[in-house]
Amino acid sequence: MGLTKTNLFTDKQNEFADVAKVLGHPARIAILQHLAKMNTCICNHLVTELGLAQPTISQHLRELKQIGLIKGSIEGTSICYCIEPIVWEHYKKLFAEFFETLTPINNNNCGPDCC
Amino acid sequence: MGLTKTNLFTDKQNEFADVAKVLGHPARIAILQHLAKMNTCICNHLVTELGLAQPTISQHLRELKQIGLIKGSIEGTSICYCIEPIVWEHYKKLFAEFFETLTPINNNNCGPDCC
DNA sequence: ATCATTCATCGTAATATTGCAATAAATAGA
DNA sequence: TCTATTTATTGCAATATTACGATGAATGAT
Repeated sequence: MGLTKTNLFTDKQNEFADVAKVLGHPARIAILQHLAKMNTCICNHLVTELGLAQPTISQHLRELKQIGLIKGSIEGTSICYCIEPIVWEHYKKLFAEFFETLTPINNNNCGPDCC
Repeated sequence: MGLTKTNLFTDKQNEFADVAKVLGHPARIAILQHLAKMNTCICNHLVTELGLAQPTISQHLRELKQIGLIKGSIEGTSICYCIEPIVWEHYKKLFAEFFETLTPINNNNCGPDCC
């Protein structure tokens, strides 16, 4: 059906999955890395840098904006995109917690050849 | 086109995105949480627990297996799925590094109303 | 051997994602 | 005003994802 049944899951699970999904494309990772490196950035730079068409980059930027990870402010004819530090920290913690709290105990209580 | 242009990006960017993509579905997050909590788990438990059909769960489990995050061993008629601790640690570091190295400096060098 | 249980796979429908050409909107400069 | 530049939006084609019913494979029990 192509439609995720979000109602079956908790808000936290859905939020985490939404963020992970946005991070689940190499172009968006490359955009974030470029933004962090430059600390000043406009969309057109990304087009020449990444090799994707301008509408495609714009679309990826919109998805990063939707989860609040980046912010754009108008600078003349171009737009300055930056990482939003507070949201960045929030997601950083979210992922750290996720990996921390789920760390497997691995006490091998399920069978001789298991785990 | 629906086809990611992976050739434009580095192996690291693609690997990170692949893992994030697998984590980008609430059902798979719920599965991982359940696996961690139980430390012993079979697929059928997940079906009743999550409310998705058995083939759907099986499909999600396969995706988690594909990135090495979980492992299944046969236990009679059922299968014992567990988190793979080494891979788990690897991805934990991967995400920690990602959020660490990209932490924004935010020196506001792009304009008065920017960032 | 037969049957029940458990999980995987196949096939399929509905929806989402990716990417781009064409176009629109907005601003700066001549 | 007209033009060039930059980014957003629209529309579309190709592919991917999500979900499930039907079926298959494997094991344990009767």
